Amino acid sequence: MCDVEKTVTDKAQNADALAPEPIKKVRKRELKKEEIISSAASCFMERGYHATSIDDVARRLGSTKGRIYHYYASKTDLFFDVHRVGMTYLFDALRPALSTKGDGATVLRVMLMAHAQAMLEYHTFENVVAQGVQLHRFEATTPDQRETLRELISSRDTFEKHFKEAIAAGIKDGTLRKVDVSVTAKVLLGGLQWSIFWYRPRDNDTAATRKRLAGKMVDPLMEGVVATRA
Amino acid sequence: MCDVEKTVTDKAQNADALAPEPIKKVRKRELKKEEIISSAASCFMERGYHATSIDDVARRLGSTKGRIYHYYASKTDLFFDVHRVGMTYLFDALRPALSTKGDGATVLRVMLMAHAQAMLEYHTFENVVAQGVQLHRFEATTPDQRETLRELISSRDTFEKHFKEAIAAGIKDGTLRKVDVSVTAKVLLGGLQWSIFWYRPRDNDTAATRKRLAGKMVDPLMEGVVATRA
DNA sequence: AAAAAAACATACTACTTAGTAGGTTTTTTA
DNA sequence: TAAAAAACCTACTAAGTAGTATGTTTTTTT
Repeated sequence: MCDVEKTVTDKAQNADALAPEPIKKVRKRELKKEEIISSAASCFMERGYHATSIDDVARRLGSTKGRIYHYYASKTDLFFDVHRVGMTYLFDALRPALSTKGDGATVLRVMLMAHAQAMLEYHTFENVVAQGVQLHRFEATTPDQRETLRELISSRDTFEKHFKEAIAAGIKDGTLRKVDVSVTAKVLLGGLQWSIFWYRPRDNDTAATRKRLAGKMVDPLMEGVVATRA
Repeated sequence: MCDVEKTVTDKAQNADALAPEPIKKVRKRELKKEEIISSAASCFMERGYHATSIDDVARRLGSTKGRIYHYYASKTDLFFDVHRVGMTYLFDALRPALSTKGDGATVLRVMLMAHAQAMLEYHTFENVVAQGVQLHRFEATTPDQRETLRELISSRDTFEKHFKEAIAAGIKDGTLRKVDVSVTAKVLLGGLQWSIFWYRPRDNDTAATRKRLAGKMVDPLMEGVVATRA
């Protein structure tokens, strides 16, 4: 990520006539990195970050270590990129939900549904993101890595903040019960995110089946399990 | 665990006059093992199973590897014992709740409260238990280890089953909504168990503070977040 | 008190693995 | 088309780690 952006900046500063060329080049490099990221995500999910060797990732790519170290300086940097992509998926899924029109309860429901579906669809990456939470005390050696780690943590905080705000808004407009905002946000998100432990996609899984499952997950969180005594 | 039980059995077969003696001896050995288990749990929680070396565990004990390998044949066996203790804590906490008198909703609430409090109190061990879920494809080499792994997985399934049954009973007696039993069980438990990622005990934490926090966690799960439109 | 066993510590081995150095092939640029 | 850069591969190093073999001290048994 950092390399890519720097390359773009440098070329932009030169401001040559050839604008599309370097972009195309950068995009090509990005695609190559995405292959590596994808393989790494699968390996990290299956065996865990520490149990996965760079050789494992390379083997899955059908190549050798050399290819990976051509694009990434360290295993840590590769993990960070997997994590970053995972968070990007979550934010991309949440964004439309955030601009939903309606009362607090409606907005929160749409947000939870979007998040649940994203967790299922990108469960490989989100599994790795969860590992990143545990690897809080990461062996981030270089200043660059420490900065990246800070960004990742900040990114997760921002994500959670959206849900806290939605819950607070719902309480304010009276469409949500007066729950503890912070704890409830963690519990709701936890309920959905725990799916990384039990959800494994089936061959016949589609967006529709994931949406149905997401509905079954979100329903008890929104409505509760207690029957309303009318 | 296996060693201990076998020792007991052997002595019992001898059926000597001295019954209390070997029991005392076994208990002493158990206490020593518990020290190791406790250190291992802390290390596994902080850095993760794979990132933790046996030397790390020994260092925390103020000893060397020799001590650990005197009691455990392998790192895997040590992990299994930590996991087993973690599950024991959960079952011990849940047992009284299971025999609660009352309708389905009441029983489920008591169960969730008990589980939430146990998750908070033994969060170190439960963190390791969660790692065990991920390490599903464990490098269980010996037949003995494979058997133990099977038991651990079975143990987790049994635990979840109790909640599924409670939910089903609540639906049957009309005190719970007609939710998807299986998915709801996973979501509710996930909401509580996700606390391993965010809960860290404070110095002034007591059983009372944990109970209050557990209440804030269980409330939105039982009652939902949506305000009832009377 | 002598013998036996338990509870360790020390020092070592065999193996894995992150990262590197340098070479080779392919692609791009000039 | 020649040169330069990008995209790899191969072979290696240094460091860490699970597990073992053996010795030593402490405790328990007889």
